Amino acid sequence: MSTIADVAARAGVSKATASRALSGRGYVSEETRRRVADAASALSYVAHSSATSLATGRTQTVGVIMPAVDRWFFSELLAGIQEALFSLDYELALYGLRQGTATRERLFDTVLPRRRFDGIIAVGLQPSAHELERLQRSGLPLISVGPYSEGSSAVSIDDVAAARIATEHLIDLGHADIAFVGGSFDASALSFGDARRVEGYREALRAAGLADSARIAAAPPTMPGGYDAAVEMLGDRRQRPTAIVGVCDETAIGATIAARRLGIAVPTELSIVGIDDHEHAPMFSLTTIRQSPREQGLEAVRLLRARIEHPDTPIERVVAASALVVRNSTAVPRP
Amino acid sequence: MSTIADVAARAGVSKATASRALSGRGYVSEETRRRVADAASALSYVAHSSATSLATGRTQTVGVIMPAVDRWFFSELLAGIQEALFSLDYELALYGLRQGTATRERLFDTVLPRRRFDGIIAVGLQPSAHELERLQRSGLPLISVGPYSEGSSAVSIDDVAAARIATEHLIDLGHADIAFVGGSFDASALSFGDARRVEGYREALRAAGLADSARIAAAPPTMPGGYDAAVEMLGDRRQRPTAIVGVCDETAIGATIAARRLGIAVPTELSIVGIDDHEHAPMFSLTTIRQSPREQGLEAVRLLRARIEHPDTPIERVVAASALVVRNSTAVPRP
DNA sequence: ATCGACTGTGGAACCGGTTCCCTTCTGGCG
DNA sequence: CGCCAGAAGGGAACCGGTTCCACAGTCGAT
Repeated sequence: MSTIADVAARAGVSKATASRALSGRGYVSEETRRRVADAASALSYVAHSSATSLATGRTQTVGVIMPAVDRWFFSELLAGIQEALFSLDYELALYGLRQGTATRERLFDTVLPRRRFDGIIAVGLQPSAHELERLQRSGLPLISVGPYSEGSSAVSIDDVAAARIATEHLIDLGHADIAFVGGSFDASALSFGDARRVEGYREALRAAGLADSARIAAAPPTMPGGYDAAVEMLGDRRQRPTAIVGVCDETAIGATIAARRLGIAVPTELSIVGIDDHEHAPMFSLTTIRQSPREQGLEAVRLLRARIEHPDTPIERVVAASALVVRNSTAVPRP
Repeated sequence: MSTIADVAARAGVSKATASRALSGRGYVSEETRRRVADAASALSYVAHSSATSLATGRTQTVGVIMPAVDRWFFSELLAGIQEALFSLDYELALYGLRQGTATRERLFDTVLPRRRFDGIIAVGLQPSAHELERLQRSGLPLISVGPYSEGSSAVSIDDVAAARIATEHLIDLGHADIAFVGGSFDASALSFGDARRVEGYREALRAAGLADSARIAAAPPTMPGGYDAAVEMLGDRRQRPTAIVGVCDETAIGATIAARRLGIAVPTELSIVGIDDHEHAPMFSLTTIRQSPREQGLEAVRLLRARIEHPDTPIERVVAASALVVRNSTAVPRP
């Protein structure tokens, strides 16, 4: 592996000049620049990243912290972030944050201060006071993705609005008995965003004077979760709602499958609406609220980059658009 | 941010001693070690990673190359890799390899030679000659995950065997008209592993003297892909097979949903078997061949670590076990 | 002709660690 | 008592880049 000294020697110049020629900073004659470039490619020289980082103080690396990587929203988001970073020639250092304080602690106390990154994208993070202090102290530009953010730029959808719009769509169709699937017995177990979706559902009902009819079934935000909860809820024909709002599409799809199993026709006997516009939503003709995690990933990188290059960029909160996509899982209720 | 010089000064020793005290290498008295440790924690000193890398030549980072991050197999695998690396205190640098030679080229020509990692885990990669040469030249320990590997340690399942076992299960039940969903018109478009699954299917039929009844429907390895292909295949009642092997569970689940839509009872009228044991398989009572991508991730890290620490560790190919999991989507065919 | 501004280049310091090598000191053994 | 091994620690080189500063040469303006 060749070093810049080798390149300089081969081109007959000093290290300083070679460095300037390759980086394009400072005065170098065209002739010299060419010679250095030739030497570099002849030796297939590539700068050693640690040396560059040490000298410049920039790592060209972004740390990405995620609670999980194997759920649709997160993996889509990650794909977007990855793509954007790669095209800007930034490296992506990934940290999963499976529950458990031990990993969290190590991450915040020893990994972050190693000065390995130029910035951080934190997804769905609700940092403790201690963690927040650590983040501040590191002085790194931070972008939050998801509803929680404190003193940092952020990108998210408006979860309250998404759920409200979904619920209003059903109300507009004439439904009065609308259940929500994907709440939780234990509110603290709910992710921040999911909790806000419950709120949006309640808001819509309240505005329509239907507050008393609110029904929330606990379920994890997964397809099996939605399936199980729906089977239970739809089992009793007397108690059956005419419409269901799923906390996310996966839940809504689970409910759709449950309905089919139970012989309940969607949308004639039961309307179902989800939130996310998951890649499987079209297959189930699911009416839903579209959000694009991939786009949010691109946006997060855009914000981060601005703050890395101009640290005094003002804090900004980007609320991604969410639109109602009407497919064929919702209809006027049967009289 | 404090440096080791600060720590040394505070402890009243030289940089050299401070370094030895913190790393535990070389002779340092217990008394001195304590003083240095105290100074370090008082200053909340954490070593600068670029400086350490430059000095030691080790980056404590592993590069992970994946064709996609938003498919079940890959994201599960990634989760496993991430977990294992974090617990060994390695960083994980992620590279997506969305099709397109431009990104590939840049990855192999300029990112790899930057000497940013101590090792590489390449998933589902079928490197070109040029790329292979680049990989060799980098001299980095390499672990392949997936069926392709050349001169590197690897972990994978035996895709041929998995498909063979799945098909044999149907044959044993008495099926003679078994279709395969998830092949491709264009064999080169198929991933290496998927191509081998087609092979396993053919092998089983051949062994049972059913080679002539082979039927392969092209479909992308996704739930909608399986759904569409199955709708087409099952539409014509005359041509309907009695059993289906899906190239993966997602495909098989898509087929299951299609069958339900068409009013075909599973398993009484149609048996379906998948490969993977996807997290949704239990929900559909899908009989399948289990493989655990997460485990494969852990295993890959184990292999890589061995090669990083002992570069002369012999090359090893680990074939992860795959077991038939019988649920309720397969049965004896109706007479 | 003189001055200043600008171009082009090299030497050396620097980033923050690790490690080689040398010196000093201590204690055990012949 | 002398010698030697091993413990303890410091100085300096080194990893591979970038950048500050000094210096020389060119050129246009005064």
